[in-house]
Amino acid sequence: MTQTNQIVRLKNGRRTENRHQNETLILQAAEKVFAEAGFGGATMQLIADMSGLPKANLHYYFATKEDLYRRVVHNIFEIWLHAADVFEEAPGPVEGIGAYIDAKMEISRRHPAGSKVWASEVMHGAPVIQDYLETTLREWTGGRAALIQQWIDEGKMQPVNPEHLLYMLWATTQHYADFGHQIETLNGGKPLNERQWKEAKDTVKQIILRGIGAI
Amino acid sequence: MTQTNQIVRLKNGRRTENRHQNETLILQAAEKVFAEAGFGGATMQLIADMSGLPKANLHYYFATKEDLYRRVVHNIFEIWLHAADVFEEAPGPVEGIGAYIDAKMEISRRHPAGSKVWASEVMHGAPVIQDYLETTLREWTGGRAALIQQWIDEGKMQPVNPEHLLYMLWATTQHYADFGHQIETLNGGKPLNERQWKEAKDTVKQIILRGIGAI
DNA sequence: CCACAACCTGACCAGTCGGTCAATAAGATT
DNA sequence: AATCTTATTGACCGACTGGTCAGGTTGTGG
Repeated sequence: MTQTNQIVRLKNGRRTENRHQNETLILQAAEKVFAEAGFGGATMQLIADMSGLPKANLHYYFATKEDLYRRVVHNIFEIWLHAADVFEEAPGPVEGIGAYIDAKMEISRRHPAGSKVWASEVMHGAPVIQDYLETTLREWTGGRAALIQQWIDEGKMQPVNPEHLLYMLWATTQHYADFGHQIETLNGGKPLNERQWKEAKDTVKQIILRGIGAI
Repeated sequence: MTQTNQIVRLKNGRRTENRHQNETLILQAAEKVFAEAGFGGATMQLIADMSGLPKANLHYYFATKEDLYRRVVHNIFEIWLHAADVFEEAPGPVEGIGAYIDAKMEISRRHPAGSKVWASEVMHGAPVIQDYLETTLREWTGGRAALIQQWIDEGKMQPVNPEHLLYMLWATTQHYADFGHQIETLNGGKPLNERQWKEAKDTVKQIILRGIGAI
């Protein structure tokens, strides 16, 4: 697969490079627009303007608005999944959950638009990613819940419902992306600075890790 | 004011009663549609159909779509504010924060559409409620943060950043409304039952109250 | 250098949107 | 009963939407 791609890229380099570049450009613009306006409020013209390409060109790369949206949501989902690998390797909740909180907070900081698109999609009943929820996410959740239960059984933390703990982790970390505007307003209209982000991370980790009796 | 309203209602009872009834009907339908489709995705026709009134009638009671939306958001905001009165009267964090979590979880359960509309509004940069955020919510947050700081000073809980604690409370409780669909899917496609809601509440309260060293 | 395929885009279209309005009905006031 | 205000609604409109397409451009392989 990688080899095939490389061969193709060698054979007609300009073409594939340009295609990849344009797709990325469109996807980045789309993510922003979908996050700011929602699927219904977003327009192809707006995405076109933001990416600096004519609207018809968007339809050359992505057949429909929904196709484009689907790709945006899919990309986010991938980022989220891989960001949680820290969980498996950890010897216990302090390292595992601690690192997971750090990772998710970092995503909220660096990728707020993606988080908003995901939130919006789920809030509207997950019309295009329902299958992901029922397969990949369900498996992922089950696996992590089992690991948490194992930590409980090993006496590494107090007994708590693993699912609801996971929901707390998602809710708390994603809140800094999804409700970033509200937090910014309450912070005097200014985005959290380096020190405040660290304090946010530390507060969340402290409360949760102490809350589950891991520290 | 109340007297005036009563006099008016006495004078032309049918009129005001019918007006009030229709407005409520429209607002309820609008809340649902805005929650399910977002502001951009919602249509006046959809709201009209759901409320059983012709579209032109909606525009008789609410001049524009934005006016209607503004009223919906405003109503939600009022509910949220009053739901937090328990905070003030409490002698300490266990009662205050515990009751606040209970109240907010109950709102998430009984009023999920409202929570979603609020979330959507904030995620899109709060175009119509920015003034609320800057005035009422900022004051509210400042007051509660001061109260939490007082509890810390009195040794009733461990020192934590009060603002970030409040964000955690909002995030965690509202998650059960805003991401209700995701939770439902992970719960085998079924809404949380009575027992599961109680477990959710208890888990959240336990982790947070132990996390801040109040129990 | 030629032929072919991939790429680009201005102009266009049918459908839908929020909103208007004139005509009519119904309740309140005298 | 007459008059006036408020409420109701089908029909309509300009603006804008997602999407199409013909015709031109550009890169690529032979």
